[in-house]
Amino acid sequence: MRYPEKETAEKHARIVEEASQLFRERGFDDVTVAEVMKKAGLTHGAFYSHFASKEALMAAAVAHAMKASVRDVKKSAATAQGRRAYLGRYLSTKHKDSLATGCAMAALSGEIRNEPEVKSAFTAKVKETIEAMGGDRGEALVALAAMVGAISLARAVDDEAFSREILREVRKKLEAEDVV
Amino acid sequence: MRYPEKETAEKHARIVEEASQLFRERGFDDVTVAEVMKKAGLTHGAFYSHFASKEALMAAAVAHAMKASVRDVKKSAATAQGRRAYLGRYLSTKHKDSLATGCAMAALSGEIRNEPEVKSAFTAKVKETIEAMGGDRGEALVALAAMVGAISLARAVDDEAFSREILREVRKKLEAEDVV
DNA sequence: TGTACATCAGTGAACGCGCGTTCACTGATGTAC
DNA sequence: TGTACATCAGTGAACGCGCGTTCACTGATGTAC
Repeated sequence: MRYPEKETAEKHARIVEEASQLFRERGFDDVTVAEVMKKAGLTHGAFYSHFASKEALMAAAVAHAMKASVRDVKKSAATAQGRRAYLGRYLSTKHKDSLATGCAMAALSGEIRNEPEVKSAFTAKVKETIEAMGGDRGEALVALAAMVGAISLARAVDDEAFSREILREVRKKLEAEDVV
Repeated sequence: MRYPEKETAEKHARIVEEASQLFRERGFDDVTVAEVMKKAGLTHGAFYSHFASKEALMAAAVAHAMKASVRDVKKSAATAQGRRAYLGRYLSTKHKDSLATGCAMAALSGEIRNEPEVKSAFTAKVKETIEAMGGDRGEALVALAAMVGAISLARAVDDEAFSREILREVRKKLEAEDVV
């Protein structure tokens, strides 16, 4: 049956949101279209009324996940205080343990291989993030690389103390550099 | 038929080597057992005479790939000259474009999720790398995070100039810090 | 040293399963008159 | 405003395919005597 336009748009948004969480949590390959649709409260057959393919969903999910992140960076980057707080949040054990809702760059950079749509969505958002960070562009790039690397390693490691050590050392270093 | 012990050991090593390259290049999920065996010059049925499961191969491949890397770090870390050269090699476009033979931490950190064997092999090798880097432990952790993050981002991005910019800035920064 | 036989890496067909995707069908919505 | 009908998101069964894994079988090797 036909559904009200508003409901359809809401369902579409729900699919993207659930997908962005599942993909960040378990990677593109381990998450099935059926699972995303179930979480969004629909059956898998309806998927192709919303997206042309799984790859299209991947691109939309990446863009969606990173949109929120860019917004957050932009809001925090204005003051030294804000930057310090953002750093603390990013390099926290809480963030490390929140894959589904955490930084998409850290969760998905290794998953992006030969899907042009996904890669291009990812690239655009990394650039937006760097610009949102403001300040010296070189310093921003270095900080971002260190942050993404730290969270990636901290997550891949099965020793909690070591994991915390990685986060702590990178946080200490980046805090020391944002001197006023 | 039965085969000479020496040949069997060589085949085993070949399987691990091919797997370590394929996994780094395309991730665990996209590479099939049959493909690895074919590259090693065997049929897929023989796989289970060498490994209990694909997961066991993943763990062996991670350990193998990182063994060479740890050796390289250890050799380079002794002198300021060696460290500088290593940095240049690691943060090069050549390394960025050599997924199959490049750093396993950068290629696979995002792929490691809930396989205990794999995670534990990975963790052991990250620790060995940090120790092989020598010098101040905190500085080593920060440098490793920045290097892994830089290569990961540089690879995920579809803009070559931007990609090179990331590598260049991180190299510049880390070189400036290893002052004598 | 020779002989008989158990071992076991390797082959290739087959199994079972889950995936992305397709399809015939449904029926309330939104539009044309 | 009321009526007739085309639209299209959603359902759930089905399709085709490729995967990890199993299995009966092979036959040179290595061992026991």
